[in-house]
Amino acid sequence: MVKLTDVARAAGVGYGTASRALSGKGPVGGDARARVLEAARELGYTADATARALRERRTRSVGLIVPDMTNEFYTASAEVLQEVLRAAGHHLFVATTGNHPGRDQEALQEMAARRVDGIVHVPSGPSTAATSPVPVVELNRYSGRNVPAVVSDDYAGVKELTELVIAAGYTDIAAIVGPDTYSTSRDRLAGFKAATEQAGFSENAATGKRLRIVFSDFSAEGGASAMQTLLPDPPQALLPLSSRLVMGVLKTTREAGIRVPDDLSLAGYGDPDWFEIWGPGITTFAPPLAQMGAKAAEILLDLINGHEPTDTLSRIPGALRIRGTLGNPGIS
Amino acid sequence: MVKLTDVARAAGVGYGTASRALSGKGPVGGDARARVLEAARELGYTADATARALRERRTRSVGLIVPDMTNEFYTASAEVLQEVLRAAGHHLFVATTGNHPGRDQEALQEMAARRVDGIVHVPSGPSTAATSPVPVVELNRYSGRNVPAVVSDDYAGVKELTELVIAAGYTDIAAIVGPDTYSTSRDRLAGFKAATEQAGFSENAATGKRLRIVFSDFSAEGGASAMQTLLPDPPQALLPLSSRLVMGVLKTTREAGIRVPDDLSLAGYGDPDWFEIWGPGITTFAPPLAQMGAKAAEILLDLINGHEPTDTLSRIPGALRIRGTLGNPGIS
DNA sequence: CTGTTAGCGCCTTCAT
DNA sequence: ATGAAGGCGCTAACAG
Repeated sequence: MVKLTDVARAAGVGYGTASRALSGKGPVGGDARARVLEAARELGYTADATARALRERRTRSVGLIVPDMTNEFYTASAEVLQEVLRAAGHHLFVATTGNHPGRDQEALQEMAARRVDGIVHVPSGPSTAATSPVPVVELNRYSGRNVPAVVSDDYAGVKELTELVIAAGYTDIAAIVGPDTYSTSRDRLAGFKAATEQAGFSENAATGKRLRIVFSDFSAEGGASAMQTLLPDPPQALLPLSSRLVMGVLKTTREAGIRVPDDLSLAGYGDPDWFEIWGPGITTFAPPLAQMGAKAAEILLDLINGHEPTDTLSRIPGALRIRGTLGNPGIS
Repeated sequence: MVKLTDVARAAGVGYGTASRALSGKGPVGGDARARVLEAARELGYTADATARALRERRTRSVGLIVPDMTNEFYTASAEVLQEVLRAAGHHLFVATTGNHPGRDQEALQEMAARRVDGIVHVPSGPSTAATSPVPVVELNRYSGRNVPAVVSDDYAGVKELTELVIAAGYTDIAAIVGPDTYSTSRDRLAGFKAATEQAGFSENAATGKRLRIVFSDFSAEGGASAMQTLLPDPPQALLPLSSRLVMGVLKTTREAGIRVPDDLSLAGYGDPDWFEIWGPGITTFAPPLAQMGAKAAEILLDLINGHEPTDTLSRIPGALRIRGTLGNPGIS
């Protein structure tokens, strides 16, 4: 591997001069500069980032910790996060936790050991209390630690989505939500409850407006079995509040021969691309994943540059996508 | 940041002793070892990976270069790749190229500058000629460089898939394939051609067995407009040879009111989870993405450990998933 | 403007 | 078994 001294020697200049010429910082004679650049190009020199990191005490890299690289819910944010960071000269270290909370801590430490300049963290669970020596911003979920977080405004979004369902005239509505150890589950559930209760729905059907809530884990399997439990007495309209839950529900309705929306109305959460082409199109609340990624990157860059965090929780509004699965209550 | 000298001082031992105690390499008194470990724990010491990398001339990190983090086709491999690598003590540096070939080179250099121990590369295009100073294995696509590559056996898979379509009795078949700058496009197309030609299909319908091929870029938009061009004279059966192309085709059929499989039979490529629940289920060839990721990781680890590459191109067989979109030619 | 030099934190011989 | 010291490649501060 060719190093700085090689370049300096080839250019016939001193060590430091070569360094200054390459970095552009510090004075250097136009003549010497040219010779150094030439020599560097000739020899195919690229500065050793590990040495530079040691010396400069920064790596120009940031850590990204996500539960799972295959979930569009995370990668859609990660993609633009990566773009913004790259534009600022930072590169990405990625670790996945498989939603196994113990591995959050592990990943955090690993990143710290590698001296990343900052970390974007999608927490796997509730507060993994440890404080990090490098700036952290949480994405998608907030753990309760006192760090900036960027999330979708799920409360507002799901509330609005639920209001849409209610406005369509359904009087027997159920939601499937993830474990309440996740902030996302709690926010979405709160939005659902706010809308239904405000419209006079309650868990005991006394008012004639029935509302049900089924808890499940955040997987397709979870959604499928949650739907199973509803099979004996299905609601008119169902809100599986994550795209994986939607997937699971559709597996079950499919097997059970339940037609959506003819037999069961559906409103979902998230907006993976297939929502648009499934059946009549899935009506859903789409969180602003790209914006969230960009915002998280910007906040982290600020933190890295020494700015103090201004607001610790950014809720970014998403958008309703009204398609066909809500159907028309008419006959029912 | 607490460093080794701090630990040594706190433990009342010398610098080197502390290092040996922590690393477990080299002799150290049981007594001293205990004190060092204790002190390290107490102070929350973690070795500086940048310093260690400089000294040891390896980073225990590997680079992953992919076109796009949001495409299941890459992330499904990446996920298990990451697991295998992690188990071997390596962590992942990720760069995306957006399928923009210039950025492959950029990413390769960046990774080399960071002194990763190895690189897994999903090439954006044809041979980006440069030779890398670190071991590289290509994944999903092969660029033509003389480096080991791990790919799905698309030729065999698509051939088999096409034979299935032919066996169903269709006599007017079309395929939509990506740009032939990609090895994947070429392999899939070759499989399609092999099966059709062997069965007596040709591009001029003289034999009564008609075959058509439409080129497109690898996006949903590409698939949609390719389908548009077929609209005036649709085939009986269509094979969009990538999952994004399938997505695009379905957008167009949906808008045009074409029913699948009643009006048009379909056999796809890839197996994102929604293929199973779309309509009657999408019949498809599923490449072994997880195995490919694992295999790539294993080959890279071998390379890193100094083994010479044994075979330079591993084609791993995938599996047919027979579902409902192929329909029944009967009436047509 | 340029060459020389002192570390960044760690691992690893080399004496002791 | 332990302490001391050199050096990985680089940047920045200093002297010329």
